[in-house]
Amino acid sequence: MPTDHPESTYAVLGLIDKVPDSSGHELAAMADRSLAHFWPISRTLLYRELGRVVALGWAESERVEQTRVPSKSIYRTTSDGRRALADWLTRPVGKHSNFRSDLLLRLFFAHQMEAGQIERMLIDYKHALEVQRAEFDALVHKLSSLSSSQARFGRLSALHGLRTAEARLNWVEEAQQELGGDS
Amino acid sequence: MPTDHPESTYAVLGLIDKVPDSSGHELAAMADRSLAHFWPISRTLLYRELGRVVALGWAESERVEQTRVPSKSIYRTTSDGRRALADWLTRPVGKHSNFRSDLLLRLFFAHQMEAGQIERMLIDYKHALEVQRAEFDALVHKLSSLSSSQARFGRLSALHGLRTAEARLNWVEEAQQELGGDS
DNA sequence: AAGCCCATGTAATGAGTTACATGATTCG
DNA sequence: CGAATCATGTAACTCATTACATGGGCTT
Repeated sequence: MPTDHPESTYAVLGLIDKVPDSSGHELAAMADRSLAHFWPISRTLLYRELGRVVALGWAESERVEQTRVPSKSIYRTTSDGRRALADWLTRPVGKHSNFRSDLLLRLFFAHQMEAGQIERMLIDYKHALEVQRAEFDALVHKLSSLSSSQARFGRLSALHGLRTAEARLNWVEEAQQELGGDS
Repeated sequence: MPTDHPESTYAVLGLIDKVPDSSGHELAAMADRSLAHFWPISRTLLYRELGRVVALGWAESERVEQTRVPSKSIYRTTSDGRRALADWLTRPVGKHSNFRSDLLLRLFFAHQMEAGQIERMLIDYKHALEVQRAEFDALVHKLSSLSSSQARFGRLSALHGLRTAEARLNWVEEAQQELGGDS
C-alpha cells in the first residue's frame, strides 16, 4: 500500500501542502530558501515531481492566466495526497545518511600528497564550513524570533546544520594540529 | 587534460594503488572496512570501475589461477594511473557536501505529526547515531595504536565521523528539550 | 543438507544533474 | 539597450542501486 516513491516526491508534495496555490516557480523559490540545506531540489527535478504528484492524484493543478507576466499553474494537495504525506511521515526512516565526502576521500589517499597541499585542502574545507556556519547561524536567529510551529522545525533543521558545521570546524583544528606537528 | 571522471573511479584507483595485486573481491572487502564510511562503493560499482580504470590504461590486471577457490584477476596501477591519481589529489575539491537527510526532510514537515511520532523519529535517529559513534570511536582507537602514515589519515577520517556523530547527538538532546517542553 | 566464502559479473531501472529553449515584461 | 524576473519545461546523460546468475569448495 505505501507504494514506493523517491523522497523528493514527498518533499515536493510536502511543499505544495505547506504553501498551497503556489506555482512551480514560487515553490522552487521556497525550496531554495529552506529545503535546499538538507534536501536540494533542482528546478528540473521540481517540475518533474510536480507532474508526478498530479499524475498520482496527490495534487491537482489549476491554470491561472496572467497578463503582465506569463500564466502559471498552481497546485493544491488532494485528500489522497494529504493521506500519502501523513503516511510517509510516520513510515520509519530508511537509511540514515548516504554520506559521501570528496574531502575525506582525498584525505584517505593523502599519504601521496605534500604537506602543503593537504593544508591547502583543509583550509578550503574550513572556509566552506565557515560560510555554512554563518548561513545556519543567521537562519537559526531569524527563525528564533518567529514563533510559529512551522518556524520551530525550520529552526531545528538549521540548528542541526549549525552544530554539524561547528563540530567539523573543530575537527579541522584538530587535523591541522596533528598534521602541523611534523614533516 | 584532467579529463572528467566520477570520484568513484579515483576511489577505486586509489585503492588499487594502496593495496596492489589485490583482486576485486579483496578490494571490495577493504573498501567495506575503510572507505565505506565516507564513500560507499557497492560491489557492482567496484567491478565497473575496475573495468574502467583498466580501459583507461590506469591499471593493468593479471589473471591468477587458483585451484581450491575460483581463479581471480589482480590489479596494479600503471605509471599513467599514478599520475592521474596524483593529479586528482591536487585538483581543488568541487562541491563540499551533497548533504541529504531523510530525517531533516521529515522534520521539516513535522508540524503535521503528533508529538509522540516526532519523539519516536528522534529516538531512532539517536540510536543510529550512537551506533555510528561507537563504530568511529573504535576505529579511532584502533588506528591510534598503529602509527603508519596510512593509519594517520584513516584515523583523521574516522575522527571526522566521530565529531560529527557527537555533535548530532547533542543536537538530538537540544531538539528533545525544545519539543518536550510543551503540548 | 544447509549455508557461507570465494569470485565476477549482467540486466534493468531510476534518481538527479547539466545544458538548452522560449518569450514577454519591467527596471536601471 | 541590457539585465533580471516570471514561468515552464525538454533532451541527454550518467552515476549508482537492486535484483539476479553462477558454481565449486569448505564448514557445521
